[in-house]
Amino acid sequence: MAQHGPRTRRQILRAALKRFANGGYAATSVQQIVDDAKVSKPALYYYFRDKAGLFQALVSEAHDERLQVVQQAAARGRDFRGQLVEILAALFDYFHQNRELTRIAFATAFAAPGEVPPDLLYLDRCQRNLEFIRSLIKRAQADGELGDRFDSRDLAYGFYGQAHLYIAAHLLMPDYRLNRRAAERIVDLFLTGAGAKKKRG
Amino acid sequence: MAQHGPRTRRQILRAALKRFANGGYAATSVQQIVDDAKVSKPALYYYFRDKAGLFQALVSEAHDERLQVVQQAAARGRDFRGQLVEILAALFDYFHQNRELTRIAFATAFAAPGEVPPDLLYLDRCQRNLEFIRSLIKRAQADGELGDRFDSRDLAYGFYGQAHLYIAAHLLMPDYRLNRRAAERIVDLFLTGAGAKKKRG
DNA sequence: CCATAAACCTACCGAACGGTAGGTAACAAA
DNA sequence: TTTGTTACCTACCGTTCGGTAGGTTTATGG
Repeated sequence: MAQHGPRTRRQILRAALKRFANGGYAATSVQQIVDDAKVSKPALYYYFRDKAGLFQALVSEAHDERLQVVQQAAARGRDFRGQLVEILAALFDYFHQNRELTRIAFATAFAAPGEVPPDLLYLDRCQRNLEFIRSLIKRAQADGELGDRFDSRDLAYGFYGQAHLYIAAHLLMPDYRLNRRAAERIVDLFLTGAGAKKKRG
Repeated sequence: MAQHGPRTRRQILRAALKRFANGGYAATSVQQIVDDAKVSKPALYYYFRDKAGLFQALVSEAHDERLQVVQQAAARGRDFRGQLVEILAALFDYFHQNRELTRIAFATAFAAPGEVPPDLLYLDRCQRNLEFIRSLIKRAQADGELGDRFDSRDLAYGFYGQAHLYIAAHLLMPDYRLNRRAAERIVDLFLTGAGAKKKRG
């Protein structure tokens, strides 16, 4: 039995993904994971240092993958609006195909500090994503594609916030479709505003 | 010792608030809470049916309070923009003064289903808040204060999404100030858009 | 054919968990 | 003075937790 090592590891990761996504970190026991993966507990501890190590392996992978998805999507966009649409559509598609990983990413981002194994990388990686968006915005402002009425930080927050509330809503209400048309609507709302008829001042 | 009942109950709730906010539900033990509150474990089980009951009492209270804050703020606004600014400023102020409750509210909203005691009221109450915002938007559209280029649902999501990302950011980075000026900036960004100079089509 | 290492296994550990049995002190009503 | 109720207490229950000690099987290199 010394040949199917990586397969066992993948089975453990897959079972852990399902359990952590549906039960959270603290409420999921190692026993449940190894039962699902049909391996023994020492098999898990052979591949991962401890429960926290298993979890971190899972989350790190998810964050890196997400950043890659965003960057590749941005590269596909011709102009600024196109970039935003591509990013949003890619994120929607990614999250649609990786619901459980998404669930974990959100849960850890908003979880209480002590709930999840302490790892400063989470915040770093979230901020790196935001900074990437912001850099796109700065460039668009420099190129004149985007006005400079608003600070690039506010704009990045605004866009990213809208995007993630939609994704969160998709988590809570799976029937709400997040496709390319939705992405275009959201980008336009962000770029041109809700459409207020001025009435004050 | 048959007179200071309510005080004990409050002490338990206060200790539970701190613990649940910093450690999450599953990772917080009943023992920690009663130690902090300087009461015995049966005292806790005298006032609350079980651990889940204690948690639900805490969260229900938080959600109701938040809805009240939003509704009162909306009543203060003269026009639509004023309503949005009041709502946002009130939310920022509330969250600033109730960081721990906020932390719990976010964590439960985004938590895995099995992490937190099952209670369908969470989703209901979140949606009720969103529906209230949407009703304001619908009215503004009917009154002509707001264009009808976008669906009221999209607008409600957009506005609420921006608001909550700021609040989430405030949780993660406490030094980022959320005051009335920030509220006005965010509302204007929502209403008039990022300011795209059209370049395509 | 044997030694070594990888890849696990069964069986179990001490600690911590949520929750409770059973008793008690303090006041209220009778 | 008794009785009942409220508001707890100490001590402990059975279960489950994360983690490990120590043995076993399988492939491989010499």
